Amino acid sequence: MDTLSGKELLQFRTAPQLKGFRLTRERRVILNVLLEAEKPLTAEEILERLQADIALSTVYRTLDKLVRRGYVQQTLLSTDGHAVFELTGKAHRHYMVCLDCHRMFPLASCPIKGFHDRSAEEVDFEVVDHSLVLYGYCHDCRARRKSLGSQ
Amino acid sequence: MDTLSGKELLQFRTAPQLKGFRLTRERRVILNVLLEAEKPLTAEEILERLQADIALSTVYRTLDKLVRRGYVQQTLLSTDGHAVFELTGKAHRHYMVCLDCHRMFPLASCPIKGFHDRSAEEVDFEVVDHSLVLYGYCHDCRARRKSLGSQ
DNA sequence: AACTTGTTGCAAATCATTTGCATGTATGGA
DNA sequence: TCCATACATGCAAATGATTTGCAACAAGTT
Repeated sequence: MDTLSGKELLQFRTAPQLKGFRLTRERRVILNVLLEAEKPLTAEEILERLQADIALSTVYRTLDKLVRRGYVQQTLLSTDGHAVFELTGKAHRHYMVCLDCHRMFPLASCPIKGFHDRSAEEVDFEVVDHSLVLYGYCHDCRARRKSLGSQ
Repeated sequence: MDTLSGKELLQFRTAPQLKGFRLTRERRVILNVLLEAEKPLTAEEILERLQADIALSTVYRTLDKLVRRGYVQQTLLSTDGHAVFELTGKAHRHYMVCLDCHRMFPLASCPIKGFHDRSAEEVDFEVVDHSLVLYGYCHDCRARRKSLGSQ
């Protein structure tokens, strides 16, 4: 169940963003899944990967807290309305999502990195995270559309 | 009800993205609301602004078609899970959303403008739109947090 | 004017996410 | 180490935006 190494546990305990965040068994397992994830996961997918018997509502509540603290990044996909989650700390990625087949293709780099907006300073807004999705058509679907015409 | 000028109607009829898109009375009214909108709207807000009696499901179905054609841009807000829509053609804006109070602050510019990613070329993905939201904490909420501590 | 095919309205269904409440437990202090 | 208490969990029910089935309609075509 709880496969966290001492080092990882320590990381959670000492992360400034997690101050006052109770490290329950459930939360450790969830954090572990996020640590090992190779891509952003939906709450449901996280639940499937847990080897423990945890309520889905607990997964949602935990993710909510982590997102509020900026420890986890949440991305909503307009193609299916699901939210996906990944650790903010991980090298984060953005995706191109095909409007037809809904497949996701990772971007090579983050266009937001190092970006500073005039307005942010003006209104004194502290950005802790961002969500970016590019929408369009993948190679395969464009080929298919070309031969069918659009409906 | 139908306040489209001949010019605007012509625009819809001739837009390449709308080829094969039947211009019904309902769709003209919906497009008109989008044209006149000063900010991204939810489906519900669009319905309220319609002076015609149109089913909410029709609004959704129309928006869906327009999004698929890249004529309308859809943004999902992770703070409340609602989708907002605006014409892709309009000068589009992105927002900073406060994780505490959920207020939206527009960005002065679009960080994606002119951005080209290596991967897009590699996988031959045609980007037609994008969705970007910056999350963080606004001035007011930061001040409030400082005095209360986080829970 | 008739046809064909996509569109609408309505109401019911979906389905991810949220919430109330009674029970359980992590964490700090004695 | 043990307690108290505030915060977490599980369960099941509620929510609420979005989707869908289906029969009646209508846009664009021939």
